[in-house]
Parts: sequence; structure tokens; C-alpha cells
Amino acid sequence: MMVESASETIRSAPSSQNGVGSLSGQADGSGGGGATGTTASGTGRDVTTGTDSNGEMSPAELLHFQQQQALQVARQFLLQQASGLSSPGNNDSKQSASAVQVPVSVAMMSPQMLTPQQMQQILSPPQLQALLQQQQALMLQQLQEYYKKQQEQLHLQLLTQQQAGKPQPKEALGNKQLAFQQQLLQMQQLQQQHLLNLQRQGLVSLQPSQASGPLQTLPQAAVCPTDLPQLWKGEGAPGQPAEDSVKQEGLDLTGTAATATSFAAPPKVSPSLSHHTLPNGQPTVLTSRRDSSSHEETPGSHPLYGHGECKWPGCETLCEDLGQFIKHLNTEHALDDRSTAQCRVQMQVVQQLEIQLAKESERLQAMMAHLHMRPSEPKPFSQPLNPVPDSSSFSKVTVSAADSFPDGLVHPPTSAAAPVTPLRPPGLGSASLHGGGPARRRSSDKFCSPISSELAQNHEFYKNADVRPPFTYASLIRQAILETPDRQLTLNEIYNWFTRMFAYFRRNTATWKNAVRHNLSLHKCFVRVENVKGAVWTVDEREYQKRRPPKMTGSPTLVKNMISGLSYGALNASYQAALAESSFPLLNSPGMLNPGSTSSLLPLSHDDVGAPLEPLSSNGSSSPPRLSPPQYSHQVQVKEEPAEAEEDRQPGPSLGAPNPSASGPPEDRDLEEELPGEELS
DNA sequence: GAGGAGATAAACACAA
DNA sequence: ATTGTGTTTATCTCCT
Repeated sequence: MMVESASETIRSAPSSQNGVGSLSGQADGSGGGGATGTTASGTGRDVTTGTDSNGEMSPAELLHFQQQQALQVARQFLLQQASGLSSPGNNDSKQSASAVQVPVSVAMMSPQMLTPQQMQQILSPPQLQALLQQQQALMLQQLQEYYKKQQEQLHLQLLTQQQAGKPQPKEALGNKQLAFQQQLLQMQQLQQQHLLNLQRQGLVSLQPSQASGPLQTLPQAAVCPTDLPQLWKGEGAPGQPAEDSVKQEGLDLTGTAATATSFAAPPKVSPSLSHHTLPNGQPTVLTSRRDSSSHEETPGSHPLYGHGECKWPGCETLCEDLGQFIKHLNTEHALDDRSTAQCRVQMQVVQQLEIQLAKESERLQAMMAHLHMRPSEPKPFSQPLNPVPDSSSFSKVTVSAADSFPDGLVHPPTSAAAPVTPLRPPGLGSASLHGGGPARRRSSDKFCSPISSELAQNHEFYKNADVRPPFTYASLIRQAILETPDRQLTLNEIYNWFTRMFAYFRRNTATWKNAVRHNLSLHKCFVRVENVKGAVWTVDEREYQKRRPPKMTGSPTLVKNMISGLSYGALNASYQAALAESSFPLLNSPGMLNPGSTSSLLPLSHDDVGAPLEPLSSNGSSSPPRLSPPQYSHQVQVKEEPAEAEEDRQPGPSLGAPNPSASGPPEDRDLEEELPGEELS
């Protein structure tokens, strides 16, 4: 089973890829309008390459140039962050198959962007946590690097200008100094704004002192007017790189040392950001830079550059050296709608992940406590990529109850779990890791993952995150229908349910709607009932159960694993999961549902929805998931009224309390049409 | 390798 | 003519 799960995960990748790919296009479009990065849109593009041709710039020009350049760099920084999350600390991610690298490969495959959903699918909460940390560290480092570059450029330009205009009178020089200071001030402002923005977005959680550290530092260490003479004094050979000249000047603010450090630093990320603020701030710059730069990969010293090629998602342009790469980055990946959109998406992803992470982490604790697992390290996220032995204490058997960590990994059932498999090493595969689309994970669908519980638990997640639900269309349709008081929905209502419940289905409507219709028509379990004013769809539980016979008996491996690897309780749990899935009870964890949904759903659990779970405790493991007679006859009352206006109504209150049909006499009207005998045997 | 299940795409028919 | 709905077929992938 374990192996199967793993393999499934992997194999499902292609399919999921397809699905994702088809969506990605739209996702891209959604972000296209990106207003976020537009603040400075249009300014940066042409400026980038002008760095070397600034021989005769006037102070004003220089200032303008610097401003634009600063913006450009800032944009690049943001972009780097966007992709940085995908390839935290790894330059060679493309080639290798580590879990962390997966995102990159995915990103490569879908040039447009990684959708939040993809990110979430790809990464397990621990991974996400690690990535977030990495990203924060990287951000700091990037910011510092950025400002360092700005400083260097300024210095270089000043040097150049001085050389070019040696004969200039003192006044001219003074003007330039003034301009220089202004530039620095503006840079600092920009930096501050940037940091504030990041903080605001929760991307960087800097303490005030820390955030302001660089700002404080720069003025004193670098910008002090009195230093200028020194700066110029120390100028080296005309053609000498700015870095060198700066180095000679001993301006630590440039972070030259840090730069050197970054090259030597281990490629490993050091999530721990130095939160200590130094009196003069200067050391802070160096310190934090060193820390953050540590993950700036040894080789290229740029997160987007590795193995001689641009790691920008979908790019892969070959660049001989870092310089060329930088140029390439500036020209090919300058600020534009797409990049901006990517950045925005990434920010949203991060935010979503943070929220989700908190929730999942909390849930995990509860789950582990419930399973008598050691509350384990409170910080499972610190080692997201721990190679988890297949034969971990939690064999796949635990599928049901421990669905979340069958492999010992601490990934919550979260769906986030639905990773783009390729990422996950076979050994890490887990039942909870659903491949791509709603379907595809039949195995989990059938007996590995309690869909209902997963849906219930991740209700909010699916609702808000653009994650493709790891359930089959049939399951989802059934769920939608069962959630209603009268167990019937029009097609349009089903559509609405999909879009309401899953952010994923708010896009790509043509595809999934077609799939929904296809499923409705294809599966006998869905019965179309003609109504006075139209047709509604109902679920034939018998058919539904028939179409997915209990695998307990049919899956030797599963049974074997369960018996060997788990206690009876676990086995029972697994079986319960199977049952749960088959009948899609939602309400396993009502608490996880939002009030509205919960209220609306609860009533349903009584008849058929609850069946799978409750019986379980009593007769669960021994008998196949059969529904008791009452359950067979799902009370379906053909709506007499148009289902219109169902639009986006929240199932909540209105549906919740009153549930006439649920308690009312079962009406087999619809069942009679096509329902074969109720033989479940 | 065969067969089943699911997803996806597409074509077609029909009704509003 | 368009749109929504419903059916059917074909193809592909994955799993058993």
C-alpha cells in the first residue's frame, strides 16, 4: 500500500499537470491586471541597461536614473522572491528531485506561474513553513543586497563622473554630492517603504528596529557627506569594478564583505534571521546579510541563477556568467504585467500559506494528541524535508485516521497535500497526497482518505485557496446534492456549489462544468428527476455504493498493511475512512466548517451522511460499508420550485435548521426510475 | 497486459 | 442565433 500510494502520487503527476496547466493560463490572466506592482510601472524597463553609460549624466539625470534603477531592482527583488519560494536555496533544483525543488520544476513546466494552489499542493505544511522562513530570510538578504548594489552603483557613478569631470569646479562637485545625498535619501525611503510593504503583507516580520536598521545604517555609514571625499579618494583604477573600489574604501555598508561571504557561505538556508539590532546598525546589515545570504547559493550568488542558466520560471536562458545573467534578468524579466502578477500571486500564496499553516499546525497537534503520538516537536516545520523512511511508524495503513501523516511526515491532511507529486520522493508519498485533479486519486478516493473529513476539515481552505480538491467529480457532485435539505440540485445549483465551495472551480469553468455534466450523465448514481419547472439531480446511494465496492476485501495490500501495521483500532479507523469516503459524510469535524456550512450540513449527517461514520464504531470493520435500509432511501423530494436564485446563497442558516425532507418520509420517487434492486451484496 | 475508473475534450441534440 | 443542459463518444492516465 505504501508503495502504491507513493507511486500513485508520482504517476498522477502528469495528469495533474494537465489539469493544472490548463488552469494556469487563466490563473495567469487573473493576475495579469496586477495593480500591485504597478505603482512604478513603466519606469524601470529601459533604465536597467543604462548603468554603464552614465558618463555625463547631470545630477538630476543621475538622480532620476537611480530612482528608476532602484525601482527596477526592487521589482527584481520581488520577482526573485516570487520564484525564490519555489526554489529556496537551491539552484540545481531543476535537476534533482528533492521535494523542495519540485516547485521549481513545476514552475518551469508552466511558464506562466505557479498558482497558489499548485504551491499548496506541492508543499506540505512543514515545507511551507520552511519555505516561508527561507523566503523571509531571502527577502532580507535581497533587500540588503539591493541596497548594497545601489550604493555601489552610486559610488561607481560618482567615481565615473568625477573622473570625467575632473576639471569641474568645486561647486559642481558640491552639486553632485548633494544629488548623491538626495539619491541616498530616496533610496532609503524606498527601502523603508519596501520593508513596510513587506511587513504589511506579512512577508517579512521584522521588528521595528530591524526594519529600520538598514535605514539607520546607510545614512551614517555610507552616506555621510564627509565620507564622500574618502570615497572618491579611494577610487581605484578607472575600469575597476565598483565593488572593488568600494571595497578599497572600506565602506562596510556596501556589504562587500557580505558578498564575499555569500559566495563562501553554505548553500543552506538559515531561517533564523538575526533579530538583534546593533547600536550603529551597521553590523546588523552585515550580520543579517550574512545570514540571509547564506542561502543565496554558493555558485551563482543569485537565487535565480544556477547551472549557467536563468532559473526564472519558464526561462532557462543560458547565461555564461552572473553579469550576463543580471543583464538578462533586467531585460527579460523586467517589471511587466506578468511579473507583477506572479509577484502578487506569490504574495497571496504566502499569505494563504501562513494562514493555512497556522491552522494546520494547530490541527496537527490535536491530531497527534488524539493519536497518542507524542505531541512531537512543536516545530515540525523546521525539518520539512526530512527524509521519511517508508517504514515509518505510521505505515500507510493509518490512512484514515492518520491520513495526514501516513508516512510519518507531518503533513496535515490538508489538502494542501495534494502535491504535484513529482516533487515528493516516492518514499514520501502518502495516501493523503493526492495527485492532481479532483479525480486521479482514486485510491485515496476510495479508501485512503476520508474525503468527507478532509473536505470538512479543509473546507475553508478549499474555499479560499485555489487548490484543486482531491476528490472525484462524482464525489463532489454527490456531496453537493447531499448537502441540500432535499437532496436535489439543479445543474446550475451544482455549479454554484462547486464554485462556492472551491476556489479552484471559480476558474476554468468550461472544463469542470463539462466534467460535471459528463459525470452526471455517466454515473448511474446520479438520477435526473424531472420537475415541473425543470430537472434536478439526485443521488442514488445504492448506485453510488455499488460503483465503488469496498476495497477492504479487494485490496490485499491494504488489509495486509492494516493488520500488520496497526492495531485493531487503527484498522478500524482505516476502515472507517473507507466508509466515510464512500458515503462522503461531511461533518466529521463540524468544527472545521464555517458556521454557515456547518449548520447546513449537520442535518444531513443524520441520514446517510452520518451513516458511514457512526456505524463504523459499531460494526465498522467487520462488515462492508453497507447502508442501512433507511439510508438507502435518501429522501428526495423533487423540488416544486425553481431552483433559481440559488446563486451564491450560503447554505448556512436557511438550510441548516429546517430540514423537512431529511426527517420526512423517504421518497423513492426518483429512485424508482432507475434504481436497481438495493442489493449491495 | 487487460480492464476498470476517472478526467478531459469534443460533438451532438434539444429546449428556452 | 445563442445559451444552457444533457448525452455520448473518444482518448488518455492511473490503478488493480
